[in-house]
Amino acid sequence: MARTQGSSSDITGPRIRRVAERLFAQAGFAAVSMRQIAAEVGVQAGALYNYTPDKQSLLFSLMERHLHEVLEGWETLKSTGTPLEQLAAFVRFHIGFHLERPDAVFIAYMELRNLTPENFARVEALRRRYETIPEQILQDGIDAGEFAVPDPRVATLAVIAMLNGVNTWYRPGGRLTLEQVEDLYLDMVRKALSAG
Amino acid sequence: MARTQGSSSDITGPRIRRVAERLFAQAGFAAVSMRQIAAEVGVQAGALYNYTPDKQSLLFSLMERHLHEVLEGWETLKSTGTPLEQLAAFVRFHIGFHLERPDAVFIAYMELRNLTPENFARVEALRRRYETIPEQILQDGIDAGEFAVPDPRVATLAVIAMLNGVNTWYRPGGRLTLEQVEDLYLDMVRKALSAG
DNA sequence: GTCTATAAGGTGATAGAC
DNA sequence: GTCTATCACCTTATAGAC
Repeated sequence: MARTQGSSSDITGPRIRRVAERLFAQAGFAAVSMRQIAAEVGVQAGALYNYTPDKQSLLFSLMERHLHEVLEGWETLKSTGTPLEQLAAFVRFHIGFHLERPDAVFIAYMELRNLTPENFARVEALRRRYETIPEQILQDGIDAGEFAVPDPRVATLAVIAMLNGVNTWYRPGGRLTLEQVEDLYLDMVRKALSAG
Repeated sequence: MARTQGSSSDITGPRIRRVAERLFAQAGFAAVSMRQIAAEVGVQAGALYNYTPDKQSLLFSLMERHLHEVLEGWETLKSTGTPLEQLAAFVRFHIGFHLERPDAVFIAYMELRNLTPENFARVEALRRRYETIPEQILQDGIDAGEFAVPDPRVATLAVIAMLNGVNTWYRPGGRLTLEQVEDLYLDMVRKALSAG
């Protein structure tokens, strides 16, 4: 019963976020003006400030939401099998989830330096929380004798870096299907972590 | 006999490049003004245009030089042993060279979108030339039966992405020496490419 | 080769009408 | 919630003196 007149805030807010995400990813946070965002949304620049206190907060909220979504995505999907099965689930989840959100992923990596120190710290905390997922799987696998790496922390970072690389080259409709890409990377990750 | 009076162009040019490289890496190309660069170099903004026709050319020349240096660096160092030995040499070269030039590496990755299409194509051509180095080593290793990967191109990209990741976390004086890091990554790369 | 001055235009953010 | 108008300032690049 609340709204008697169709408020466009339901639509303008999300539209601003989508447009900003696309433009920030394409040209970079610093290179995109509030006027540009407003123009693509279809409002005047001043109207944006009904939805964000400033440009910096808009960037931060895009990153924060993305990282929360990644964390929640894994929570709802994570398996409970052996370390090797969990590793497989994680590799497939990470590749698939990140390929579905190339702009958000790009921003979360490239625009860290445009965050205030405060916001940077909060984003980094979320990222580290995500990194503990594969790190724990690795550790469990080592404890179970399924994996053998001399430095689990470095191995975790190496695996994540490798998986993130998919976003730089994969395009749907190309030579490989998503499942084939997942298989290829899972194969390399499994071998890299194996006793060899 | 040419210069009778100490020209400062010998010093201002390189200084501009060094300052621009550092500032572009720290804040991003779009966020750094010519005035900022000039101020840190110790000249007025107008003087920069004696050394670069415009800001875009400055960015491009930084990237181009970096990529040429990487290619030349490998040329002078590459070994002629077995594929496994060549892989080891490449992994150590790549990690060491990139850790010595974090700003240039960062820019070469992050500022591609700020290049004109023409300049982008030239940078991409150089990058692809570099990628053929590990790709050829991989292919030789497969032919020799030392490596086994279903997709050499994807494996090459995966290896490069993994190695590039070092730059995001390694800091000299930390827990691990450069050689230890090289050993850790070489170990994972070798296993990832092995017959498993 | 460097300076000062300037052209021409874009920037984030705000005030107040509607 | 969106608009118009505006503030105070910054931007790249150039012209011409020295």
